[in-house]
Amino acid sequence: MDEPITLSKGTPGTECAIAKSLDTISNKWTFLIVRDLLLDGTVRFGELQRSLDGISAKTLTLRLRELEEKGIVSRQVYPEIPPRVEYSLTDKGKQLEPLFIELKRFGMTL
Amino acid sequence: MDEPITLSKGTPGTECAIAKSLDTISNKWTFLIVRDLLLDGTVRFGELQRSLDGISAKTLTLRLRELEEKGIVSRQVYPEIPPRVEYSLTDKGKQLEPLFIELKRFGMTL
DNA sequence: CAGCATCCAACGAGATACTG
DNA sequence: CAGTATCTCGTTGGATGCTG
Repeated sequence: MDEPITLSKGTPGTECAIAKSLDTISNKWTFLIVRDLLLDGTVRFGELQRSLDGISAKTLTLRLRELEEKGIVSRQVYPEIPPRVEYSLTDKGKQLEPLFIELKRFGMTL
Repeated sequence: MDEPITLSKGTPGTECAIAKSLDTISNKWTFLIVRDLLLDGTVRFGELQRSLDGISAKTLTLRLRELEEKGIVSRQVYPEIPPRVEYSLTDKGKQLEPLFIELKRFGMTL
């Protein structure tokens, strides 16, 4: 597995790697949620919502649950009044950082 | 511009770089179309459609037109019978390659 | 505060039929 | 061959109101 990573579609097993990435994060809000978590580490629901500017609570909840299921995000509930819930990236989620660097690099060339 | 690229949302002007990338390619088929063009260089409409397996002609046309407008893809029409149209990436489009390498790398960890 | 339930609008995309 | 036109459908997401 030390071979350089190149694009390809022929090799069985690796041919859908890109598709798998896409299934995980190819959603407008999902990208931005992960970016915020990369930048800020641990964030409360409300902070996330304000930071994302425009997202509805429903959508944010849905995307976070999805990311949780996929093991990208972890959810920590504090049984307090008023309730507090904090989100952060799992180790798997943190592996997305290089992808975001590239995403930003390309965006800056536009 | 030699400074290392890091994620950030504070810096005005660069704060939406990721969002701009996403506006450009955050679509299920768009990603896969660009990947095919990266791999195959110059491709005809029909080849692209067969290669993408499942995309309808309508959707393929729409996405290609979109990419053309954004300067990612160039379209070359040969006035022949039967008609031949070839698509390839522009220089700007080719700058997407590192992003796809990362996309694949991450997908392989899943 | 952090949600869930409901309703509704917009968009992406498939199927099908047709054309230069 | 490389589209275009039309219809339909499923999903995404915003708005609003309610709750522990």
